[in-house]
Amino acid sequence: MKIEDKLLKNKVKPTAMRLLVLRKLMERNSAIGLTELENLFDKVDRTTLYRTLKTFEKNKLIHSIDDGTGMTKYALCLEGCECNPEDLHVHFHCNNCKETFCVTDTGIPLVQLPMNFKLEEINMVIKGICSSCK
Amino acid sequence: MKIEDKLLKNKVKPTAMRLLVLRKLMERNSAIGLTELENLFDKVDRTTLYRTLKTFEKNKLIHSIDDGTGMTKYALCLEGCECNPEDLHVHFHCNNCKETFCVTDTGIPLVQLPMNFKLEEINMVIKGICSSCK
DNA sequence: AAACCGGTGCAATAGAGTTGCAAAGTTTTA
DNA sequence: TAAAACTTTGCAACTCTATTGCACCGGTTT
Ligand SMILES: [Mn+2]
Ligand SMILES: [Mn+2]
Ligand SMILES: [Zn+2]
Ligand SMILES: [Zn+2]
Repeated sequence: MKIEDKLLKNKVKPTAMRLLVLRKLMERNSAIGLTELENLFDKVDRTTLYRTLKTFEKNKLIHSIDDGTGMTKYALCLEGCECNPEDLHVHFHCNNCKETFCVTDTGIPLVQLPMNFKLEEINMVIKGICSSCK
Repeated sequence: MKIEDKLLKNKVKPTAMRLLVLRKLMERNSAIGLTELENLFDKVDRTTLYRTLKTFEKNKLIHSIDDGTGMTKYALCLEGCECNPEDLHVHFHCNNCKETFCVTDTGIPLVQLPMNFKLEEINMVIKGICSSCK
């Protein structure tokens, strides 16, 4: 699918900046943080990138990931993702290359909570060594 | 066990400050953040508390928790905890009262990782409504 | 008594995230 | 087509947590 169409499909007006950012995101197979994204460009404004990511997130183009590094990461949503609980998945953070990946092929396992605790969301991050660093 | 003995057992010199802090931690059933801890006292220095917590953590008296709120929380380790992978457990964060709890009665479930990914640690945080807020 | 040392207090800094505001660009309306 | 209205972008300022440097203090060892 063309990049522009992807934006339109999610009701995001395809500005020049947004096309550039979405392209960068699509070129990756790992999640990316704001500062990292900023460094992929020669000269962009951090705030604009920040707001671009927020817009993408609001429109379910990407989801944010808290991998425990202190920097929020973002990764493309899968086709048709609504960011509902059932779309949640595990994330993997490589302690060597520091990349963070979505592990979408298997869901998050259930956990027995204490009596009268009600689950709403889960964040599960596994750290270790990725296949490229093995 | 007396508070002082608990410190000694973990090779932490029992200063006045440390006794105070450990007492506060033991009075709680939920994890606590630095700023929160600071507010439990009339007048203490934040840095001292910070270093006290770091010392406790290094000596396996407490473990730190990244519950995704942006503030590192700390909770007492169970008797004999060595903070090894097998001591890891799920944490629960209540979206209503904002308290974070250790869920120590059940381990973290296993997850099937992609080929050649090696697991080293896991952080699993469940958010929802706790029993007190139900 | 002097040197030593861990612990404490205060000030300063780092780094990520976020907001306010005005300029620039687009779209809608008259 | 020109004005009005709305959206996007750029810059500066600010918040908040974590962290560090350094001097001081009190107890212990030489
Ligand atoms: Mn993901
Ligand atoms: Mn815990
Ligand atoms: Zn790696
Ligand atoms: Zn609660």
